[in-house]
Amino acid sequence: MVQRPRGTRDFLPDVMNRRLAFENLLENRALSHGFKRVQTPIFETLDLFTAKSGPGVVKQLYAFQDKSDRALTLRPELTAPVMRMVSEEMRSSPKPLRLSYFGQCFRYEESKKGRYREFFQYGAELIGASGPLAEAEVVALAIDMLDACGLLEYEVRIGHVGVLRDILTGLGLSEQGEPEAPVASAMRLLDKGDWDGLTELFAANNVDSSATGNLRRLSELDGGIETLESARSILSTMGISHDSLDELAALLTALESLAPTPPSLKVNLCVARGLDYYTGMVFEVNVAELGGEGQVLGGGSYKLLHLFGLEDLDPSCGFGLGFDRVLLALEAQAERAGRSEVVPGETPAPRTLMLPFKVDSTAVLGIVKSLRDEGHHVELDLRGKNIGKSLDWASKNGFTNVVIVGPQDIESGQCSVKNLVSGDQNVVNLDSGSISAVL
RNA sequence: GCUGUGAUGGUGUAGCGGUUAGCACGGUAGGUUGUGGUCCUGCCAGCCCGGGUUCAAGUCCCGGUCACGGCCCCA
Repeated sequence: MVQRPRGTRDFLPDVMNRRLAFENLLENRALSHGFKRVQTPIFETLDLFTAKSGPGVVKQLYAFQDKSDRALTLRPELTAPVMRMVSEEMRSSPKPLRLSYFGQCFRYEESKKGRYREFFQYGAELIGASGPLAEAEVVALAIDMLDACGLLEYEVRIGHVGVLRDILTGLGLSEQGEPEAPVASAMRLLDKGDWDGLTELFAANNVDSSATGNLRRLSELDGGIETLESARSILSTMGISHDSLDELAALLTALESLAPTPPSLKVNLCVARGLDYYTGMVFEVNVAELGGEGQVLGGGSYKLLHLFGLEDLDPSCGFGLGFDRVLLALEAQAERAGRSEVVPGETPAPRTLMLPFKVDSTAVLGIVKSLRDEGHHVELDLRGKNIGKSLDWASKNGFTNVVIVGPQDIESGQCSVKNLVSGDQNVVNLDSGSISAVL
């Protein structure tokens, strides 16, 4: 038996219906915030991603040579391709750009629930504007999307890598180094809360270990915008600038007006996002019930366009939304709540079966076309069974109405329109207008 | 990269060395030549793959594949 490759999925009609509803919902929110959809190729040259993330990423890529020995790869994410597209084709477009995208990405890693080798990302990038207001616009779109799809109990964590970076370089840690800069190592350890690891790192780099106390107090701040006051006093005792905190405060204030209030929003100055190209605000969203793979969205302000000779547009701000994971969370929450509709608006439109019975089907084809043109969802019966079986079949297959046209109907110029949900039946003239009126 | 659990028709399952591999749902054809969701009958369809142990393997052993978990990672 031929099987699907590991980590890939087929989407059957019912699932696809839900995914389309979800995508449309996200698309509508993006448009309402002025973000316009773009699309880039499924594969790109390999160096696009090694330039962004270093040579180490290759082992996680579906990389290959084409027939002319070009080094290519299936895309593992969409931010770099969009940046490439902007540098290649949108240099002279008026800025700022608000772009959104949706598509599959590929990573060669172990597949699990919520983690596939082919997965789908919806994202948005705001290019050519920076600062707290631009960041607030991006975060507001992210929260608006999650709110619109009905997700519950998610936690938004917002931080600013500038704070930690200022502290760590102030302590004398270097931003250069192989295989990983000490500053980056320290941020990763702080993100994980690995204090032993951090103490070791400080010792290895001759950093005064007393700094860990202040870092710990900083990491233990728990709450929203009000925790910034405590953060300020900690930074003051360390002699670190308040600039990053001021930016964060402005962003959070703007966000309160721009976005729906999320179930939980926490300032977390240790969010590092595992990425060294983030330069300012960073944020991520987690859903606890997904367990280990619970991050459903992540983004922030980053510098990437300098890689394409567009340093004047840095930094940009954006986020990626894990389409599959949000859907999993919505499905879990819908099941827990006993709700049949998982994605708002996924319930399909009513469907009608045109059932010619012992008559030549060609007599009703024109009516089928007219009903479709009027916007009804109509299927022509192709089985040719008796009425009992046909109604049974129609009912099992989710039709709401059946138009029955038999020999007597043709003679009298009428037909029966039966509603399968209520059982009501109407005899109307055999024309699309009359039928349409009772559907 | 490390590690744990599992795999029987399309779906959900029973079988725990010898059975024509059972059941339910499903699909399909009828019972019913103009009225469904009930009922009855026939049919369709399965032991993940490859080795091994054994007189005999769905069942035991080894390897692979796939799925689901826990670490690592997550651009």
